[in-house]
Amino acid sequence: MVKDESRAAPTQARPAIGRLRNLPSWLLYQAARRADQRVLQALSKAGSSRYHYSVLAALGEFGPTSQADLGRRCDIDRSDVFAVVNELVERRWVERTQDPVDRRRNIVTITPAGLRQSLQLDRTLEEMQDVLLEPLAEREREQLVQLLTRVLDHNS
Amino acid sequence: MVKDESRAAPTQARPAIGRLRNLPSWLLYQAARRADQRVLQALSKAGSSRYHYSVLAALGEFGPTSQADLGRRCDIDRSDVFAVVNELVERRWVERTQDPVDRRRNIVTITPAGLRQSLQLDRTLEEMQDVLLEPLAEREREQLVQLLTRVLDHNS
DNA sequence: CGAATTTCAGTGGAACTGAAATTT
DNA sequence: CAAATTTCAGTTACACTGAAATTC
Repeated sequence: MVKDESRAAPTQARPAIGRLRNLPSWLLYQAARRADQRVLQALSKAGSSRYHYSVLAALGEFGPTSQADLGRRCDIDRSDVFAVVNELVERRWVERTQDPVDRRRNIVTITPAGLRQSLQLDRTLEEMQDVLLEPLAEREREQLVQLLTRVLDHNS
Repeated sequence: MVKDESRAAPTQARPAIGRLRNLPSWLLYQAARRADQRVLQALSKAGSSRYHYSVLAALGEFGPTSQADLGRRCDIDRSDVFAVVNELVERRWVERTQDPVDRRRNIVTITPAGLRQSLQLDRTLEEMQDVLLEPLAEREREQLVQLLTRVLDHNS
């Protein structure tokens, strides 16, 4: 034998399983896992979660709206929207008021402090993208965004 | 007012929050989420989990090895490897024996039935990639794999 | 009536943590 | 002694489910 590979393969720092590393779904899964670690760390330093970020971003972009609508826009489950709005209210980043014309609904409105937080999270995440995508040239980052967008749209 | 946007923005089928849809980390997260739904559904139809798939693939590629080594190769936590090997033993897809030369270790060996299962999962996932990546041309799929690989390697 | 919305309690799987026991 | 390995009992964030109460 060239090398004793009959038992107990040697330990390796980076796993490199051929079949997996050629599988797009596996690469997506692993890349997203690493990205998530960075995202969640960055957001938690700013005292927020991923849900916080997307709900605040939606409110900033579309203005006051109901919880159900926030759920659809952010693709967050209704009951998670409820919980997240509770947290945002506690932090004074949004206000929740009953809709006078449709009393089933809560209208969620972003506060000035919430807007500041939202912009802060934007900056934090923007910096993070650079770390995440460091090995890619600008042109390649655009390609990646374009490819992911098409995959996402096709599977939504 | 041109349109009444002062309250309760209209419901939309597909969320389209500008800032999020231009954020690579968000696109990764969402694309991976959709891919995961397909992957997990495909695997569960074959009675397996994602962990099953990667552990069996590692054993098929590298031969019998310890649980700790499987964890490193597949990037799975040691305690999850333990649980997954239990499940694979139950299904008779692997065997667990004590290493005679290092009695701390278990040597995990894939069985013929495990090998068959592994190949079956390969085929199932291979078909799934086509559904997942349907809108992309062959050339673009290669680009995506290449870009994701570089991002993954840089963040590992 | 049916449909939409909010609220609440709870489930399930994935990833991880801390620590004990054993062996090298 | 320090380090590696296995085992076990938890925790946490996330996504989701089912159902009640209210209102349209």
